[in-house]
Amino acid sequence: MISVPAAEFSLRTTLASGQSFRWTEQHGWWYGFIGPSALKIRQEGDQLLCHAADASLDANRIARYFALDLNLPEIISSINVDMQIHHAIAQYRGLRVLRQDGWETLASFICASFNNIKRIEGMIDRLCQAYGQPVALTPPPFDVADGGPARSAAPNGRAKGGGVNGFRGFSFPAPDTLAAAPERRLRSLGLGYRAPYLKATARLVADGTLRVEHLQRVGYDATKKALLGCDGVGDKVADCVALFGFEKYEAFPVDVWMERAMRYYFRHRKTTRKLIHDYARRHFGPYAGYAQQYLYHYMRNARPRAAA
DNA sequence: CGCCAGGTGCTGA
DNA sequence: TCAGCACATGGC
Repeated sequence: MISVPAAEFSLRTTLASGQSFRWTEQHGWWYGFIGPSALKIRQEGDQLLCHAADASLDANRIARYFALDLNLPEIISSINVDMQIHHAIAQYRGLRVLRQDGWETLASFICASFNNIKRIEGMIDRLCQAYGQPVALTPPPFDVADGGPARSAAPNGRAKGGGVNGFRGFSFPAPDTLAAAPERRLRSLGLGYRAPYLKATARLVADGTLRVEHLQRVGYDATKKALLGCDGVGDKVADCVALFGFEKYEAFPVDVWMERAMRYYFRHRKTTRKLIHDYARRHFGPYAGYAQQYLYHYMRNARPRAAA
């Protein structure tokens, strides 16, 4: 069991805020992956308690994934510049922007376009089952110990859909695997017209045309430009990938929820997504991406009916 | 059933 | 550069 200090942090809010698609909550534990490593984790006060199925997952990597090294109060005070964002922050304090795997984020948000979160999660789950690698979940503490309710053993070995408490341990598919997948098969997993986009982008990554590691080390403009060269990646998806996968905190993805949130600033002026994007980056500054994530979660949850 | 979803690519002005 | 349109699919 690994214990990680986590002040100014809400695990539940962070994992339920729509920036990641592979975490599931069962009986008080969150099951998911950090990079290639499966784990279950829960929060008690200012501590994260974690069981890893993989010895390479240590406290440092966990803290890094959840961005616990960043000074959240400082970030928040920098974006807390108007009443709407103020309400969002007040309600969801502790929300942090994850540092997810770049390739997984890119592939996931190609699937996310013009789609809803429930279906995105299903699509990615099926993608992992079909093309990922099974990950052992059986090191002692993972599925049994303290407080984790051990589920009755699967009836006959690897029952379909088996796993721990409904969590299926399959790694995210590698770029070359998806590049080699038949488009028909990807469509049969429910990807729809995104299937050829995903395949083409996987090819770019697999053959080295898009060097994902490199994007970690260059700035926002260069990252976004490179991402826009991928099939199925436009302004919004590129901003999501830059923000969630490559630590570009000035990125400000604009989707339908952000259009709704930004009516607050534009009143009845006519706007476009590009106008909203440029305005928001100036308005919120270098951590505009954090503001976006607070507003996104706020609009989707705190207001059953946003005024038109 | 009809509307909506973390939009993108293509086309024609 | 920008508006208008097709695109797959399932949740609600």
